[in-house]
Amino acid sequence: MARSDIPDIVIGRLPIYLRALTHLRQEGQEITSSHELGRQLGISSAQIRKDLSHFGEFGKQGTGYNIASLSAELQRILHVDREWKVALVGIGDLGRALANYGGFAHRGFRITHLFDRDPNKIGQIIGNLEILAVDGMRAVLRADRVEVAMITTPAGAAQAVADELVEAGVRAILNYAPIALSVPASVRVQYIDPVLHLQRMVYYLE
Amino acid sequence: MARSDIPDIVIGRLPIYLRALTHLRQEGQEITSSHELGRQLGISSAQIRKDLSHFGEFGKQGTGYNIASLSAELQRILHVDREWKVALVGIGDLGRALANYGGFAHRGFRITHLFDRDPNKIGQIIGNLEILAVDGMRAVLRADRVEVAMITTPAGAAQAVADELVEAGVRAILNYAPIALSVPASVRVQYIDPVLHLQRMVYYLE
DNA sequence: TAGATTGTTAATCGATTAACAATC
DNA sequence: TAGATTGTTAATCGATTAACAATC
Repeated sequence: MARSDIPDIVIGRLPIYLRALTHLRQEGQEITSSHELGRQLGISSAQIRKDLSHFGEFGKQGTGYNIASLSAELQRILHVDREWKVALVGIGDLGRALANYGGFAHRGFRITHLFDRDPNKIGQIIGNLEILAVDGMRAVLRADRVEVAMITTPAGAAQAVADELVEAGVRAILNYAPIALSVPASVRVQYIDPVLHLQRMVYYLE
Repeated sequence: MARSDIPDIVIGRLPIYLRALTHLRQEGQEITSSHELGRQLGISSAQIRKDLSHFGEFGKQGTGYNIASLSAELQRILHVDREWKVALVGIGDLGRALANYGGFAHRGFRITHLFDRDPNKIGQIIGNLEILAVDGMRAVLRADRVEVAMITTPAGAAQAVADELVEAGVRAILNYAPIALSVPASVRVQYIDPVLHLQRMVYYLE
């Protein structure tokens, strides 16, 4: 099946499967089944098998899936069998937390560039990275072929930053600013806004 | 239509509508239409009208929607026309960032409790809140009737924290630890894992 | 072999969209 | 009135699930 024919919603679940497989592996398990995975994730086993079937046959009847090899397949499919450079724009509290976050390693990403526009922050070091001026961002990201970025600026600055990122050749943006971005169709955007998640839950309370 | 009959996916979009309305309002606009909202959000106008129709009739033919009153309706529907107390467990970099984040105010939430298990952190003040020992968490949250919590501990501690929160009467958990939690069906859980979002995007790159 | 689980088909279920009467 | 937009219906589209032959 052609890559573009596969539903977005299926792609959205693959990283969840990959994460669950990684945990099982860390616990020393070598084999799993669609039923076990489904039970852990609250997803039907049929759905897991169907999702995987878009990409090939990875299991063995009567046995299930080899965790190591299914993980490798999913990493390859998702393009996280490499390390993507990631730019982080807006080094406030959240930006600092992400810059120090250990969870990117071994999952396909490494933060390689930090940008801010505050002259007091420019030149500071976080981890082993220097905070750079957002003014020169476009040239730097182009030169270093950075295609993935995260925006952790205030809402008011986010659209301008996104425009710059697009100009710099960035094609995937994870936006923490609580605002919908307008970008060309060729650029992917995902959003993280904790308040949206909280609001979705308290609807069901009371 | 009964509250429980409304699809989760519809509930999931209401906070997005509310956020967009808030922005329009901040720009001084008083009226909008399903077409304008849809254009901004990349959602069809029919879907917006259908979603809203689950809850009542909020628009005026030929005119559209009054932004202030539709916002008020959505706040009421989502139960964010009040201020929910929120406990934050795990005061690392991310916990600190969330504790200092200004984005909760006026959107239905206020962080009222901070917990950590590190004796060096307990007693520290962030903003106007003291970091409390996670040992006493259950009693404190019960006494203060806290029903919403965010987990920002390492993955290894998250399930135990979730169990404690459930015991304390918490019914909505936003989990930043990269692990699927197991909780009773009556407790809502949402997840934030930036790596999942990044993985969903780079699938489409190359 | 007996038991278990896959991959796939067909049926079911649910969500989205197009279209339009109603009406401001 | 003429133009615009809602709320709703029916049709379309797409996703999930149940079931099972294949087979390890």
